[in-house]
Amino acid sequence: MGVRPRQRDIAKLAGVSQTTVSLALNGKTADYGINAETEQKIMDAARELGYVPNITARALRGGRNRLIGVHAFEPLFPTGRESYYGEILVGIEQGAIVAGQDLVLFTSIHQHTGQANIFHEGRNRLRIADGAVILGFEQHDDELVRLADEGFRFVFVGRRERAAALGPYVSAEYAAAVRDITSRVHALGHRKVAYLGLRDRAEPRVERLEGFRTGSAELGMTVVAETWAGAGEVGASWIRQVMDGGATALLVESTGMLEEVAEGVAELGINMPGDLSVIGLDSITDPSAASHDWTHLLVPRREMGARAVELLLEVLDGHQEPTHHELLTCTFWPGSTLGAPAQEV
Amino acid sequence: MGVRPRQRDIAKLAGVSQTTVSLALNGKTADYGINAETEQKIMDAARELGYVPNITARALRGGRNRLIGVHAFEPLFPTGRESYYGEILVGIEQGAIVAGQDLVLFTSIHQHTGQANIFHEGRNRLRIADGAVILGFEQHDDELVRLADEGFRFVFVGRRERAAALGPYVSAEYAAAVRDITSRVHALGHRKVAYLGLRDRAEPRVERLEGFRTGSAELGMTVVAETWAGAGEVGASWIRQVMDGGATALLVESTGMLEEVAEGVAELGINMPGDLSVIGLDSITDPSAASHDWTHLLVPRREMGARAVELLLEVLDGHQEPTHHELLTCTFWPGSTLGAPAQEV
DNA sequence: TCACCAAACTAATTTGAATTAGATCATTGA
DNA sequence: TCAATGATCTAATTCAAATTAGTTTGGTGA
Repeated sequence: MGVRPRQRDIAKLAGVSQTTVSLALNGKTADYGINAETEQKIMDAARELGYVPNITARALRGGRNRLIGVHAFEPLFPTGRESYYGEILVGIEQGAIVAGQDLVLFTSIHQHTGQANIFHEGRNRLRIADGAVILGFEQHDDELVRLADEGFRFVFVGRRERAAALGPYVSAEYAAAVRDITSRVHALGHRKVAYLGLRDRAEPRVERLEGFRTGSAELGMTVVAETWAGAGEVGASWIRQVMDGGATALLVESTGMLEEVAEGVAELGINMPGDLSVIGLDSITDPSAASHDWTHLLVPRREMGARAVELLLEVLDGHQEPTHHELLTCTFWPGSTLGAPAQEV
Repeated sequence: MGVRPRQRDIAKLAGVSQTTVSLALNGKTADYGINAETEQKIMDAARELGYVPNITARALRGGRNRLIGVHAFEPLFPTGRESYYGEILVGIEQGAIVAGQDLVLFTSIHQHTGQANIFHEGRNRLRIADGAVILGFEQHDDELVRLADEGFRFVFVGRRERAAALGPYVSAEYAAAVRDITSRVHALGHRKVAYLGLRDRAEPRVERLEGFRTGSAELGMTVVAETWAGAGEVGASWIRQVMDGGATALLVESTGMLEEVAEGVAELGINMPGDLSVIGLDSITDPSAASHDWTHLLVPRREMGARAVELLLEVLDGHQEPTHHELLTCTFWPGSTLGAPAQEV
């Protein structure tokens, strides 16, 4: 009592060798012609002793740890109100659960810079995992190149241009989705639109803008304004301005900004969507906290995380090219802030 | 290139034995009289090859990996709106960063039951980590006993009664904090109070209730109602009822319920805190999303997580008794929903 | 009666790092 | 001059399981 039983303990109890125990426990009796009676003795002994394989020994022999690294070059759980990675992490966890893998969160933060370097103090911390899912916008291409050179496999969540050759990535069809939205807006009769983006231009935002520009150009819609703002910078006056410019629809990149727009709209006494249609271009994490049933895009972050885990395992098993990448489809949420413009312009 | 270097590769490059490499890498050169020059050669070779220890081999041998396990017997990132573990995980991550440890999130879920068993399919996956922080309310005492028997160390976040002998726990002083609140309520002149709890009675809730009962009994306050409800079950009629019963103050266990109360209060046109004081007994994760500046308790979840990591390391170093436990103090947030009752009863 | 074959098993090795028990060599004291 | 000592390093073993390369035994065919 107190000491875990080993295969050798089972072997002793069943009167066979450790080899036979291993074969029986792994269902290879047929391949090696182990007697059914012997097998039964072994199984009984294993049950009696409460045998549990030592995953560590198994992993040592097999070369895999069943550990998937998750790295973001920054803290995964920010101290701020909402975690950017939240939904993606949920997906990664679900993917790991399904695949029977555990997750390693690398916390090794460079105290001075506040950034996490993979190669810290000459050591590659990530290598304790079989492979890794890399999140975030930070590029650190040099480190990733070095990792890939060493034979370490990883996949990205989010589009990668420069690092695309190093490993697969999973992203979302932002451009196509935003283009689809512009055509919906056009179909309802809107001809003049405005676009409100975040000044901080990370990858997915560039793609959204591309979709917007392509769509509005193709459909011959007038772009009244393309504004880049930070939090708290957009108010009633800006809305007044774009509406004076004739805009009847407004595309808003971030969910936080949607609520700022809502305040401005309320202040101006504007009817939504009668006077102005407003469409969000990102997911709304907590719809119950939203002021409106916004018409918006649903970015499949959870699916992206789960798919990234699957992809990583495929790469590790040699079933997938490291240059492969996938774009998941965004869903359109009709909501109630998009409608036909009050009067045709 | 492409293959992960082993100690033996370093040994070959430096012209020494694998033993010497192991000694040098583990800083035991002084104990075994390894030449400083030889040590330097080994360190250089290790850096050149990009050596990273194989944690599996190390774990098999019984060494430490600077890995802390996190396990909850259920998904850590729930699919629901708010993560119960969120703040605790933030604390654990911070604690790990400070201590230079990485985290392994053990995801092992039993597909059929939806619950995580440590000994799922015979694998004790936790063993890759040096020890673990166990979260959640699920008890699974049998598995924990078995783990402890095997010499695996862990600490709990949240009070444990039955499993208290297995490892230390970190919890919060819920009872004392709620008792303190009842005395504040009493001091303001309230004599009749009501308590609104979640029907789902997990550990911390029991303690809150205990604090409430002790406090109100000592102070001679009348308990108008002690109601256990689920989400969406409390409305204006219930509030009307307790106020008709003379209650001038209402203690509410969960933050979600606070907002339900807010709606009922608005519906009835009740003045808060003039007609009714309302006090929350849990943290409010996102104050900007709250309808009021609620008077409430701040549960130090982040500190609990960080302290749990510290405690685990102390236990692993043999500097702490496995039977030790700690209760962290909750903070009182004055807010603006607690005041003197309108008229003395 | 003996070579041959399959059935039923086992000894030995492997995995990577840590540790125990030596080994080698030069130097020192008597 | 020879044992004793210390400095430096290594061979061998250990951890638990999986796998490779056999070994033993009994039976069959010629």
